[in-house]
Amino acid sequence: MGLDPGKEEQNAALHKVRKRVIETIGRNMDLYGISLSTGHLYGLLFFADKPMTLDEMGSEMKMSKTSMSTGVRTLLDLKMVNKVWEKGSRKDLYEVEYDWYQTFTDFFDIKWRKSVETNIMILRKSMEEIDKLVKEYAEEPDMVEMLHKDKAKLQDAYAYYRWLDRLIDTFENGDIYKLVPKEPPAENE
Amino acid sequence: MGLDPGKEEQNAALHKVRKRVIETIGRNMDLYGISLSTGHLYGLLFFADKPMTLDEMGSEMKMSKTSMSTGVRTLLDLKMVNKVWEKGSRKDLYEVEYDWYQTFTDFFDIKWRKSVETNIMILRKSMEEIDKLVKEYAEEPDMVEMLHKDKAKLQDAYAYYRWLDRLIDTFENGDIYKLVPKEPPAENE
DNA sequence: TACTTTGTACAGTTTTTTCTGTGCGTTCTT
DNA sequence: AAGAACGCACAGAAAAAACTGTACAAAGTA
Repeated sequence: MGLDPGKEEQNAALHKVRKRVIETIGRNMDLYGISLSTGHLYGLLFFADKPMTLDEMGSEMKMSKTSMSTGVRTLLDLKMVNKVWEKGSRKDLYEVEYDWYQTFTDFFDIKWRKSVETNIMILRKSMEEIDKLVKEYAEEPDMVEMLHKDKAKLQDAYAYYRWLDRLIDTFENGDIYKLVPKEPPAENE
Repeated sequence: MGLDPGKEEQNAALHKVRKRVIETIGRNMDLYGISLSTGHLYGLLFFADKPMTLDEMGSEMKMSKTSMSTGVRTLLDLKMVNKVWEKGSRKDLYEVEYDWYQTFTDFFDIKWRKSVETNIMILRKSMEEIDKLVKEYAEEPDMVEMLHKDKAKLQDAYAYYRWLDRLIDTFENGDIYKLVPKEPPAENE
C-alpha cells in the first residue's frame, strides 16, 4: 500500500493496457466453454508476474474465494493453468500454461476427443443394430430401404469422426506443425 | 395416423436406434456452444428423410414453434442446417448440412476466426501502446522491465493467434486434407 | 494435543439462459 | 382487396448456471 505518486501513475498506465487484453482474452474463452468470469480469471493469471494464491485472485477479481476455487478447477481441468509448488508456502499456487499451442492441443484432447470416442462407439453399435434389423425385417422392402438410408448416414458420420480423431492425433503428435509451422514463413511486406 | 401393427413395430425399432444416435449427437453439440435442446433438434433433422417445417419439428420435439424458430436460426448461423426451397410449399423448409467436414470448417470460420481476428488486432494495438509507454517511462527501470515482460507475453500470444489463423486457413482451403485425408489409410486389421 | 490456516462441499441467492404464448407484419391465396 | 397462414419479435415464466457465505475436513504449527 501507499506507493509514491509516480508509481501509481505507472501502475495505472500498465493496468489500462492489461485490462484491455484481459477482457479480450476473457471474452474469447467462451470458445472453450468457459464462463466470462473464469475467462477473466485466466487473463489475470496470464499477466501475473508470479504464481498466485486463491486469496490474491479473489481480492484482484473482487470475488469470493469459493468462486476462485471453482474457476481455477475449471482451468485446471483444461490444463490451462498449472499448480505450482513453492517451498514454505502452505497455500496452493497457480500459474497459466504459457505454451498456448499446448493449451490448444490439450483442449481438443480433453473435450473433443472424449466426444469423438463416444460417438464412434455409439455409431458402431447402432450400425450393428441396423444390420440386425435388416435381417429381421428382410421381408419388408419399405423398412429395409429406411434402414439402408439411415445406415448410410451413420456411415458418413462414422467416417467423419474417424477423420476428426486422426486430426486430433496430429495436434498431439505435432504433425500439424509440419503443415502449419509455428513460425510464420517470412513475409515480404 | 393409424399404421397397421406391423408398421408400428418397425417404427418403434427404428425409432429406438435413431433415438440413441440423436441423443449422442445432441449431447456433443455443446462443443459448438449449442444448447442441448438445439442439439436434439439437429439430431432430429439429421435423420429426417426430407426437409422439415417448423411445425413438424415442434410436434416431433414437443416444443413450441417459437423455440424451433430460434433453434433453427442458431443452426442456420453456424451453417449446420440449410434453408430449402420447395415449389408449392409456403412454409420454410430446413435440412441439415450433411457434409460434416464442411460443418466443421464453417464452425471454425464463423466462431474461431472472428475471435482470432479481434485478438490479433487488440494485441497489435496493445503492443504499440506498450512501446509508447516504454519511451515515456524510459527513466524508470522497474516500469520498463515490467513493460518488457508484458510485451514478451503479448508477442507470444500474437504468434499463437497468427498460427491459429493459418490453421483455420488450411481448413478452409482444404490443405488440411493433405495432412489428414478424408479416407483413412487402409487398415490391416 | 490444541490451535491455525487453507481449500472445498453445500445450501441459498442472484443472474443468465431457455422456453412459451401472444401478437403483429409479411406473403400467399382467392 | 380480404382472408389465411407463416415466421418472428417481444414480454413474461420456468429452468439452469454462476456466485456467495457458512461450515467443515485436512494438513501444518506450536
